[in-house]
Amino acid sequence: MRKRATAKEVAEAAGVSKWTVIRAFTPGASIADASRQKVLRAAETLNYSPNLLARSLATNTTHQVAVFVDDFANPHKLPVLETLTERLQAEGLLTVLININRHFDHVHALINADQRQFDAVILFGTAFREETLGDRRLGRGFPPMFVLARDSQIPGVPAIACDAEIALSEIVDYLFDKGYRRPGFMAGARTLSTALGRRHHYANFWRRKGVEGVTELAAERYSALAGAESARTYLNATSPGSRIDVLMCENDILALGAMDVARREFGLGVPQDLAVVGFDNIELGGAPAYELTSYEQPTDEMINAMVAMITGKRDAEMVVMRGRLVPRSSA
Amino acid sequence: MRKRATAKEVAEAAGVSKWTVIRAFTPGASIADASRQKVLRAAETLNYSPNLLARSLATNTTHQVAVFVDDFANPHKLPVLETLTERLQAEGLLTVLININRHFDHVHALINADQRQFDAVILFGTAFREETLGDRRLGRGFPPMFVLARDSQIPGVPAIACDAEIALSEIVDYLFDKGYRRPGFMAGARTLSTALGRRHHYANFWRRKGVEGVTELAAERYSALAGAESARTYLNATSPGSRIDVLMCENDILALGAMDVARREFGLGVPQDLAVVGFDNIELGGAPAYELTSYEQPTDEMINAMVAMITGKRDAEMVVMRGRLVPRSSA
DNA sequence: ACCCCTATTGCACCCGGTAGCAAGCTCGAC
DNA sequence: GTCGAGCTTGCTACCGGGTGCAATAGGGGT
Repeated sequence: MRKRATAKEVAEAAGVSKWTVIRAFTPGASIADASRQKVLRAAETLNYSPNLLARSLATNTTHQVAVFVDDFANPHKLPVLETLTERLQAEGLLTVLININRHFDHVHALINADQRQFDAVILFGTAFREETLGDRRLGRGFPPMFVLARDSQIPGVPAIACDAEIALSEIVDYLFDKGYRRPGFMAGARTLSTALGRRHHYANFWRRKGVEGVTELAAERYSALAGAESARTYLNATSPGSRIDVLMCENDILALGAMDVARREFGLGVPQDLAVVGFDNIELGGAPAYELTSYEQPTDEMINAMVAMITGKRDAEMVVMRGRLVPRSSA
Repeated sequence: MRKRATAKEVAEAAGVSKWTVIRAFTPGASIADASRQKVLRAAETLNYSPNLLARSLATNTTHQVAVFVDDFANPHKLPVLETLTERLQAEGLLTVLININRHFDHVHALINADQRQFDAVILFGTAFREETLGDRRLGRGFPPMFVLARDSQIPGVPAIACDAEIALSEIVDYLFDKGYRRPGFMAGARTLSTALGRRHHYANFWRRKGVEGVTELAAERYSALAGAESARTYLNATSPGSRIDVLMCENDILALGAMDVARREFGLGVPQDLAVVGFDNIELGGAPAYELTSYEQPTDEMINAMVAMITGKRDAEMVVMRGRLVPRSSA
């Protein structure tokens, strides 16, 4: 397996210096048309194209952005990743997808991101403890970080998220108008839950409506199975008369799991016996089999804003955007 | 924003040469314990860690692997990406997720992968024309390519896939035993369809059972909506008596869309009036609302095999693995 | 005290580009 | 024919580390 051709080789073939070769590949560089043609012909036959690694080293920009993800169970990630990669690629940036798990935690990944000189690091809805980002090994020269789709108050780490307060206010208004009065809330993994702030606002807005005490269900993880398990536990432990009449789940995946259990295992009608609401508006929730009422984050706008910050077209600062309630028959 | 510390700076701080610093960070290098300690202490205070970009340039390995994906509508991609990133990271390799779309096609992405010196390129179920990979600009020094989860006969580009022939034979056996005799097949995007070979084998095995003529439905893309649309068109165009009794869809997503339409819009019972089979065994298919009969690819084994090839622990060669039928109530 | 062996350290050169300066060349104006 | 402006081109220095060899130092044996 032969190695790639280098600028020097092309230079020899074209009978010019390597700097002239490089100019031929630098848009806007000062080079005579004749020599550019000569170089391009030589490059063509030698099959040359510039080595971006070397360029990155010299220019100190890699045009690569790291995206941390720790929750692959939520199908919502996929369309967002699609938009994100597409928008980044449109700006000439590639996406390095980093799986945060117990073998490869945030600190590990951040140090790696630092060593690889990524142009930016995006924490896409990952559950991290705030101290982590304060690690003293980060700092000077560390790539700018952004938190996408969750809240974060860390100075210097702007969060781009959906306004949870408005969202929950809209949801509670909607549910209250529909006549529900015994609300429940299913939260996922504890660390992230607080960061999302959904539970907090949910309880608050019910209180303002004069409804005290939101019943809390807890799911181990953010997955349909965990949602199902949590709902099963709750329904088994309560008698039909004493149950909540509407269950808001921290995301759609939990909601779908809960809905399946309510309908199939307990024979409950949705929404007559138990209404269900989710969050994220995943494609599946809209399927006729579920018709899940949900709340859609303005992911495209969020991504656009963040990419603009990464490319420097916009000042990096915290942004909260307004989402949209998607009422369907489940509540 | 100060720049990162370099080996030279650490060297000055520790009173040694930069090569000694580098040795302190090179496992197995010949260095006295005393100087290593000195260096590590200096590195600690200066907050130094090696620049992997520079290292990559010098060693000619980036420890980055590109993964091409062009179909973000299929939720099946997500768990596979999870496993893939995790396995690669366990080997010290990061994953560059490249979104192949009409603004950024295979050729574009391949040239980019070449310029960035990735250690390998994985075409994860993407629809490409074989000629593309024969582009003469690729070749010498180009990172090794692998095709994951689809078939490919390109010399030098090993495919790691599920054995479609065995899979379809198992599926047809199962359906035949269940008594179905009027099979239909819904294919997705034309380019990929042929590569998957599912339609071909499906028709073949029915023929061997003495059943000629598989009714073909075509979906525009691989998405639930496209599957729904295709099923709707077919059901509208046929009278109840003349319809197929089992519909095999090229993947689960199409199947779920088709199932929704059959049940909700045409009031058909599944499987009584129309049985449905998918492929991939996505999590949602197992939900009580669908109970979709499907076929599971041995994705973990496929990934393990591929990663072993990438790391050189195993010879790169085409591999087909046997999957597993997952019978549920939809057929 | 001397010699030799080996662990350790320093060095020149290289990876493949980029930046900015200065020399060389071309061409038009006078 | 001469001169200077401006376009071209080459060169030095540098990005931050890696490789292989040569030089040095320390220790053991005698």
